[in-house]
Amino acid sequence: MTTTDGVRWLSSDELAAWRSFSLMLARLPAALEEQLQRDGGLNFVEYHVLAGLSDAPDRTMRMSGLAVLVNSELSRLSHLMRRLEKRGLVRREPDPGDGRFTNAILTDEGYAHLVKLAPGHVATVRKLVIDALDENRLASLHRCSEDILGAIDACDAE
Amino acid sequence: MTTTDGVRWLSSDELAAWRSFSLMLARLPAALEEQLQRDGGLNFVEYHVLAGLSDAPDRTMRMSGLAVLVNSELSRLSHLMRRLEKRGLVRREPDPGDGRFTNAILTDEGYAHLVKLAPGHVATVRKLVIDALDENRLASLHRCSEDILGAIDACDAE
DNA sequence: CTCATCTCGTTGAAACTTCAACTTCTGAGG
DNA sequence: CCTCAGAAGTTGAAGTTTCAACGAGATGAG
Repeated sequence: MTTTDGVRWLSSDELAAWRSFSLMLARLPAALEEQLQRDGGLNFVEYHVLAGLSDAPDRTMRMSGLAVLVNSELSRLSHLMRRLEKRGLVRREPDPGDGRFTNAILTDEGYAHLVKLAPGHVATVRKLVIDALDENRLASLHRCSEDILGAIDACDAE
Repeated sequence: MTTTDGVRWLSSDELAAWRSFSLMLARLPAALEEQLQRDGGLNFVEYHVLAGLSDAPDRTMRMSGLAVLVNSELSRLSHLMRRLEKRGLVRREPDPGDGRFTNAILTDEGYAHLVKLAPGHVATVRKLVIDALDENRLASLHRCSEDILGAIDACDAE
């Protein structure tokens, strides 16, 4: 299916699917952030930092582990944690056992903030995604996501 | 399916689907931008500005129309266009017929840049999305995207 | 005509992210 | 020991986006 210029351009079905998907890719994160920002003054990454810490033992994680969890670079996380720390939602201290590491810790205040925010966030995720699809399509979306993630990993591995 | 606290939390299937989808939502745009940035020094929005202009009559669109097309605010677009203008890829001039409007115009240089970049971008979209899914799943992804976009619109309309 | 108003677009400041140094700490090899 | 390589984090500067205020052109009512 190579065209004269050697490039496999998209068929009209493929193009329509890509357009729709790509618009959704831009709008859904914006819609989710809008709710988090409005109700809790947090963006998506900040919310997941708090959520990740709340699930961790002692509500504590290393910065580097947290960075992987929220899919973000260490530098960005460091700046972001400084802001959350200034708001009293988290706290940082060097790992007593190994001074190279920094432990990020969710404060009681941060936990309380998360607890206040979580129901609204889940409700938004339901409204915009989970309940917008029937069971089969959600399962299909799940597989699509896995396949795309697989393709990205394969691509990263060259 | 309301739990004791009145919140409909996610089932384990739903949670797994959401986790996977939400990771993809973060990684795919980063992967696409990585290619565009590397090969053409453009981010996703900038690429679509050039692509949108190249499809428009006279390679010209109003700023406000372009903003809707690339799903971005006018202010952001204005800053972005200033940078693209400085690189000679686009040009702006007030609409001769109605001075309230500004026309954004793709220069020959901008068009050439786009032509150079498009094949690689399409190849990446194919590799990461289109060809990573079979025909049925791509169709299903298309419908999922439409449904989610519909839910967002419904939500915006309160 | 002119005033009020509306939309379009720009601007500068603040907020956030990215990038490239740089510091600190540890563990390995001499 | 000593030092050297390497990973973890931080920092400041540069780049980008967001936010709120503003300016300029068109339109319609009086």
